[in-house]
Amino acid sequence: MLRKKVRKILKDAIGKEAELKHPGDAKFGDYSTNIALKEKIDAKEIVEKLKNEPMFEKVETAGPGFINLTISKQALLDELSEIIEKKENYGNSTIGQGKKIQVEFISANPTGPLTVGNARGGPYGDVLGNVFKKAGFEVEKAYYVNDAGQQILALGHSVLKDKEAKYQGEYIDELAGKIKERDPLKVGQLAAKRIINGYIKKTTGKLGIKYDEWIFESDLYQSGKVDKTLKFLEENGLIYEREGAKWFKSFQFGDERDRVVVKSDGEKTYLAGDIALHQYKFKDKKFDQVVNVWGADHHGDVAGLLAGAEALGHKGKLEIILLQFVTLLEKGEKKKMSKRAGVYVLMDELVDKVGSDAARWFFLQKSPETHLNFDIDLAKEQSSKNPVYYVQYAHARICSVLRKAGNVILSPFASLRINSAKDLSKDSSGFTLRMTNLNHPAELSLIRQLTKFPEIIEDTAGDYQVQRLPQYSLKLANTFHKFYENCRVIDDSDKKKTASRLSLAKAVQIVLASTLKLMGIGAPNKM
RNA sequence: GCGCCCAUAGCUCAGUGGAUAGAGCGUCUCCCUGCGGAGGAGAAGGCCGUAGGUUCGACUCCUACUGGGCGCACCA
Repeated sequence: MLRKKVRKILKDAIGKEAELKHPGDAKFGDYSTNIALKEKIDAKEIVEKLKNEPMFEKVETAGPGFINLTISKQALLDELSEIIEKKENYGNSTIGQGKKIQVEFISANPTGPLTVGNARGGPYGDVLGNVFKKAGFEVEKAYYVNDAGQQILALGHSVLKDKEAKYQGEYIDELAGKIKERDPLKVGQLAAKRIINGYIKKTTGKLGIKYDEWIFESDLYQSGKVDKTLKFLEENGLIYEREGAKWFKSFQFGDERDRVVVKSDGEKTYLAGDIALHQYKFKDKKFDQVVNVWGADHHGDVAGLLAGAEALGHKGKLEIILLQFVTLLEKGEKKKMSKRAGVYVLMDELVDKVGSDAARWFFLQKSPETHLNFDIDLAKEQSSKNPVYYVQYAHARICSVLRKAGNVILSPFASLRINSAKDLSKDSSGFTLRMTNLNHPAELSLIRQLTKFPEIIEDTAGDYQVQRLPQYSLKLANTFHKFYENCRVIDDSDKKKTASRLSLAKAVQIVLASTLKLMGIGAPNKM
């Protein structure tokens, strides 16, 4: 990883950690640092120290005290070789230090199929998990099923279509036809099971999401975990009674007020189950870190749960990411999504219409805290207009070139005779990459783009801004297309150049495919 | 009323203290006797919601305001 190497050089020279940025304009070099300003050191002194580093082609001061660094061509080519050697392992990081991390996402109530709104966390959480894995964490993905409480009763009534019915929709009719039971609670429990297995799992499966664990709230109750957790809190003096209810002292952990965990009628609240869930996550499953991805409508519950985790001795290990709401746009008009009013679009329908790749892309591209306007008309007509095809096209184009290169002999660089793209991916160690032929600005900027990939992984594993991935893949595809336009890859009269450019194309294929794989989006060989 | 989130090109959104604010779609003009034109080059389009403040430097941080979304249960 280039950035890491540059950081080390700077630290050895100055004795301080330096922040590195990619300047917006290429003329300012590959990295810039404001360390001279921050540490009040004369920038010229630092430049003097760095001048002879082989890593840099150019080191200069600029503006109000920046130091601009340009990576040498040799260092770029070394990095390129590394990509081809490491293949899909390029960009792997160890910052996770093998820590156990769980990402819990979607966790929509089992009272209906997934809508476009509550499925937003699907692609996001799934990809965040993938990034953690590549960054060196041991990752599990989980869905928490709230199959307890009065919503299940309400679901039962809905299926029975009696006066207390709350939910409506096609799925209710389907369930009504299949469930013979008459007791509302039992009907609700059976219906919830069917909704999870028949609807929700089907949709997450279509989206390519694989959960490691489905945790059922009802199991937490049956196994006594909820009672045990409450008892623990009680023994530690964190529970008191008022007006017949039991309250958890969340205020003393920073919540704006205390919260009820056992109602005056003896029923436990959602929070009681959720605190027990986190005792299970941290104590039983031994996660070092847990990230919960929630809808923004639950932000009022964040403080309560954080307090619960802290009370159990897991302070700082739980993070909650709130995804802002999805608003539907149809024919230019905004529609408020409401399950109860029957105004919603099912995720399943969307995936059927635009495909999993486009659906995932669409959700991933937006940052979590942005209110997502989902344009139904645009989604419907998304075909070649969708940016995801632009990226996939770049990949298919590379594959096409590599296929064609099957007739090109790569020697003198290759001891290996490459007959197909398959050979190239199978064994690239057979030829030495001496890419002295890569001089064209389009070639060099493409290599520069490739070297940013490991930074994307580490940065995203640190700040969860998953939209970096689609952004990056777009930029990389674009840089490749420019290279392709300017530099003919296969040239029978110049085998050296051909070998160099094929290697570069191969590296782009590797990184592009890695990025797409992280996003859970296909990397087609042909389109 | 209190709290959280958002406001950037015609539209959908990137950019989370640095140097001339970016992409896709839409509009307009060019580029195929050569590896995939689902591509490339270029143009037009912005007082980054408003007003203050902090800073050598603010789209970015702070305050107030305006407009929109979401919460404020012994529901989940």
